Amino acid sequence: MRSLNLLKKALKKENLRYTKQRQFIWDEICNTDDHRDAEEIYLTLRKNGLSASRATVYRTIDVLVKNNLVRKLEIGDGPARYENKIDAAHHDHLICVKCGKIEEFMDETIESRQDQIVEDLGFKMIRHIHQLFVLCDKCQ
Amino acid sequence: MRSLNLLKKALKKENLRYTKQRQFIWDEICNTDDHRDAEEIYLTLRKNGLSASRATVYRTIDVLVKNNLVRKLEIGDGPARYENKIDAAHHDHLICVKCGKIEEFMDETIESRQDQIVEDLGFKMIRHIHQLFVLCDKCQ
DNA sequence: TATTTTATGAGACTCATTATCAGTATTATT
DNA sequence: AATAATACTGATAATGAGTCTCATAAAATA
Repeated sequence: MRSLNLLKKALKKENLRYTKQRQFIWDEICNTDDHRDAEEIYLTLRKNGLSASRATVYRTIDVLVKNNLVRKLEIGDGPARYENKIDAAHHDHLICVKCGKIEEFMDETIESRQDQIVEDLGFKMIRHIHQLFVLCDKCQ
Repeated sequence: MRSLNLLKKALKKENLRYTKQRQFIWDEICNTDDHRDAEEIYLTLRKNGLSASRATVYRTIDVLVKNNLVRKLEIGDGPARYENKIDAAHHDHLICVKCGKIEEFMDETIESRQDQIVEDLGFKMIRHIHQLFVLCDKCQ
């Protein structure tokens, strides 16, 4: 299984042990393409009888984010949301300010101009956040 | 004074009273082009013997943001930062992940493509966040 | 000036997240 | 396999940014 190898590889790289809790959490994040917060992931695990504490959920997600297996979405207020990066091409997000729905977008031109801006200043890009807060079609 | 009229106008629009605390806070935000957090603004006021409580700082900033006099910068973790919008053309931000320095950028092409994306989906743009997290020249 | 309305400040509270630490599981060593 | 060394987990305490509450103060109105 692809996601299992990725997890083990990341843990090895970080000199961390492979444990069932970490597997549960990674599996759960891979199960959907949703953008869920830590609490939702934690509660889903509990509901399915797969136990992992809140603390372990947060700790594991940190490792996954650091190793590029999971993307952390920081939306203004409220908890951070997470999405797996398996098979997912890079994209940014549209967020409806009314219903909270999250859609994805990707624009090559924006991407390359971003890179150019950073390069021109002699900086080095680490990551970027590009969020369009909108009223979606249904909320207008 | 320009900033005074703007404050009074905003307060009137919101049916709020003009008070010295609100003036202090607005003046303090206009004093620099920095990107400061609420605590920094609060402490600077105290240091200058102009009293306004933390609660009032937060409450006043909310009004200023709502009325487009101040921009709220939500950077992943850590407190939100604020900048006045007096004489400031629209821009987005480059943030050094190491030293925290914040620079500004603006790109017409990015702006218009953003708008296009939202329009094509039949959504309505409310606001956007575009932050480039970098290592600045000095931190590399 | 008296009355009504709104604002302020001190501190309690919330919520997401992080830290602590005793107990447990895993890995390495003998 | 037994033991020692190390890392992991979960319960809960602590943290930090921001919000809420409510008694008092200030401003608007009568």
